[in-house]
Amino acid sequence: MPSDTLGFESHDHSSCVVAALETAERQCKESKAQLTPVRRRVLEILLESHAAMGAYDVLARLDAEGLGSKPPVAYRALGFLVDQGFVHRIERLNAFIACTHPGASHDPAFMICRECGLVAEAQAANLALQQAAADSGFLLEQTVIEAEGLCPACQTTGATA
Amino acid sequence: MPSDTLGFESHDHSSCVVAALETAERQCKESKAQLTPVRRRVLEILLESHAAMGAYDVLARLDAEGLGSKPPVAYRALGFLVDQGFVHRIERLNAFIACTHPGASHDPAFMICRECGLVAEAQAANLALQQAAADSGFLLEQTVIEAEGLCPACQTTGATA
DNA sequence: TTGACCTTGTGATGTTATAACATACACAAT
DNA sequence: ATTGTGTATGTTATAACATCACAAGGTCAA
Ligand SMILES: [Zn+2]
Ligand SMILES: [Zn+2]
Ligand SMILES: [Zn+2]
Ligand SMILES: [Zn+2]
Repeated sequence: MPSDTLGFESHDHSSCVVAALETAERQCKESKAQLTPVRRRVLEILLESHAAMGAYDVLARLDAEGLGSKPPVAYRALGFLVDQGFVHRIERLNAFIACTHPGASHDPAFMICRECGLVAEAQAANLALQQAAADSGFLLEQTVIEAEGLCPACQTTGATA
Repeated sequence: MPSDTLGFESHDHSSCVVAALETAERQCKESKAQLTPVRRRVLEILLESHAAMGAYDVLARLDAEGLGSKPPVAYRALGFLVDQGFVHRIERLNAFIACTHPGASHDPAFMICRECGLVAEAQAANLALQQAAADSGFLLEQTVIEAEGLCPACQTTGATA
C-alpha cells in the first residue's frame, strides 16, 4: 500500500484526517504539549487539502472563522505543529503541509509538482549525503530534501509543458 | 583533494576565484550568454567569500559601487547566474552562493552550519529519492538537498550549543 | 495572593521577491 | 537614415513572507 508514502494516488481521505488528528491529540497528551483550539484548527485546515499552504492562506482561514487575524497567530500555531512533527515546512514553496506519516520516524522528502502544486511526502534518507557529512566531519542534524518535477497526472495531460 | 567538494577545509582561494571567473567567461562565450559588468561583479562578490549572501546583501554591495540600487538589479543578475549554473540558491537560507564546481555536472547538495553560517557544497545525488520518484511515476526535474548541522570547527569550539 | 509559565492579541516593522512599465543599446532589415 | 527586434537595465510600486515587542489572560503550584 504505497499511497501513504507516495501521495499521488487517491486514498480514504476522511479517515486519514481523523487518524492524523487522533494521533496528534494522543502525542500531545503524552508529551504534555497543548493542542489548543487554534493549533488544532490549523492542523485540521492543513489536513483538509493535502496541499501545501502559505502561512497567510492559513491565516485567512483562521480570520474567517474568528480565530485570529494577525500573522503571529498563524506563525505560532504553525511553528508549534512543525516542532511537534505534525506539519512540515516546504522551503521551496515557503509553505506548510500536514505530515502524512503521523508518528513515524522522520526524515521526510517531498516531491512537488510544478504544474498542479501537489506535494507528496516520501521517506528518502540520503545515504550519499550522510556519507559526505561523515567524511568531512559535519554533524548532520536535519536535512531538507525537496524534488520538483511533474506528477503522473500532469505528465499525461500537459505533455512536457 | 576533497576540499573542493567538501568546503570545510582551507584552500587557495585567490586562484579559486580566478578559475571560477574564467570558467564563467568561457561558458558564457560558448553559450552566447552575456556576462555583463553587473552579472560578473555579482559573481565576483559571491566568490570573494564562500558564504551564502542574501539578495539584499549583494544589492548593498552593488549600490556602494554604483552598479545599481533597486532589488530587481540584484535579482536579475542572481537569476542569470543561477540559470547558467554559476550560482546556487540555498532555499533554507533564502540566499545565494557561488558554485564550487564550476562546469561540473550538477546535482548539488549543501551542508549548512547553523552556528557560523558556513555552507559547503557536495555532490550527493539521492538514489532513494530517485527510486521513490520512479516508483510513483513522478518526473524528477530538479532536487533541493540541504543539510543543517554543525561544521567541524563549531563542534569543537562550542560543544553542542 | 503571588509568581512562574504558557498562550494569545495586536500594532508595528523587517525581510524577501516580483509586477509593471519605461529607457537604453546593439544589430539587422528596409 | 529609419525602423524593427531582442536583450539588458532603470525605477516605482507592491506583493509575499516573517518577526519583534509589548500587553493581557489563564493555569497551576507555592
Ligand atoms: Zn488524506
Ligand atoms: Zn512527515
Ligand atoms: Zn575559494
Ligand atoms: Zn560552523
